[in-house]
Amino acid sequence: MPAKRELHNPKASYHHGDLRQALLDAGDGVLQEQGLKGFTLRECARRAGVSHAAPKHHFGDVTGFLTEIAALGFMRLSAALELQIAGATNLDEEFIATTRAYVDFAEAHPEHFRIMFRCDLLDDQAPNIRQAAGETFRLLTNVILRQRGEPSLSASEYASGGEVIFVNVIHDIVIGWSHIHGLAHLKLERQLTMVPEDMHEALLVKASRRLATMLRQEAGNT
Amino acid sequence: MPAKRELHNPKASYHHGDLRQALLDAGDGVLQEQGLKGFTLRECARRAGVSHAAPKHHFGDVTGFLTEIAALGFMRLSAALELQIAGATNLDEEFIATTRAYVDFAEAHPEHFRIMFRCDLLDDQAPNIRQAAGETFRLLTNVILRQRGEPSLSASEYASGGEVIFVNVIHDIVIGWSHIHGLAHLKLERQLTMVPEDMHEALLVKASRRLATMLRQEAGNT
DNA sequence: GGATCTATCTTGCTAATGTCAAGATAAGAA
DNA sequence: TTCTTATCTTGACATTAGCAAGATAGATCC
Repeated sequence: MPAKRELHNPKASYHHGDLRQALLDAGDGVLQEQGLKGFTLRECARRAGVSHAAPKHHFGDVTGFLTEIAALGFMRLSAALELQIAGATNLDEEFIATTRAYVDFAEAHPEHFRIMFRCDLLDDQAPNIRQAAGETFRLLTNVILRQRGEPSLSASEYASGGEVIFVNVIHDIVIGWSHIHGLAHLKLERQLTMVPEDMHEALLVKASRRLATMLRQEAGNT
Repeated sequence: MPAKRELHNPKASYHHGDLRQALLDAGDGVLQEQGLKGFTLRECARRAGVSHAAPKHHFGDVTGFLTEIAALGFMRLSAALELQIAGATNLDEEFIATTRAYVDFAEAHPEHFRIMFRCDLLDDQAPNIRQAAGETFRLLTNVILRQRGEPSLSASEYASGGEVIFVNVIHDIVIGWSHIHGLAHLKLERQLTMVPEDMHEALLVKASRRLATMLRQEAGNT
């Protein structure tokens, strides 16, 4: 809630108080209700009760706005992943729960998910989204590392010198993330319709368990 | 080439001859040069040398146009996959080449690839795109089936009763496609930047070989 | 307290878009 | 030839992003 003003009759107040957050909330609502098609700066401004050019001062242009929305999406995804990871009691369960959390996030926030992975719509070099996406990737990396029996990386370890570990396991990390992300994306974009909807959960479990089993095995030659 | 008219001076001819194809070609060009942002019906009409409302008669609205573009994308992807599959001489090579073809397609035609998997922009129930996407999926399915030593499905077998086979192997099919698609999508959307660009090819080979090895193994319990 | 500064927000404008409706043109059928 | 139909144009409307110039008010300094 804005600390200063809740409503905004045309003459309620010139200065909103927390317009930035109000616009982000409005953007969330528009995305959920109308999707990316209905998502316009002007519509968000209308919902926040301000004039059409007000967002400019806070986000620059639509790219800046979407970048912010996407960064928030990564933070939420990280939170969802952390929750599921923390609740797992064995390696199989952890990998399956991670996959499920990722897939569920895509289903629950389809438009956010799409925006998060549309680098042509974003300024994907902006510090906030790089940081947020990096944290998501760190969580997923740690899931894979644990499958392999290797120590997890703290945020600072990851930020500083994770590459040292990466070179030996990067292919497994990529296998794991590709599996999780590919499944989520294909499901979201309705490419798995040959499988009845009520079998999707079982499919996710079976596929993820099989992959986790593989990740725990040593890679063969080369 | 339009059979009837090549140019379109303002008074060249009222009836274009093959405007539908000319618009699709124009759309291809716009997507390649300016991306989805610059892709507008009016711009495509300009390139084809017709008035701004001409596309309506052929595609209805922008959704219909994009659906057509996406269907063509699936056909091209299928062609690229078939080419690589035909050239492979062993199972490892076939799976790796399939992955590479899919990833290369996404890199070579990023905007087409994005549109193909944006069901919110398309009429994904239209027969032409369903057929085209189905053929791509059939090719990928067969790649997996061969890894498992099972017979491939012809187009007619796939169309009629592929489900009979699916129930036993669907999880491996989904694992395979998720791997290929996830890798392509993450790479396209610049989520693999922690890996130096010149290592991407080696990464693709190593990851795909590892996955193919797994696909050839019998799944364990459950 | 009062003057000034600066961030914030509004108003008004331009160029562009998708879509619609009505009309013009041509190609083929009758 | 005349009628019919598919194809394309013209003109209009509502909407958008982005810019520029101005209005407002909170903060800072004297």
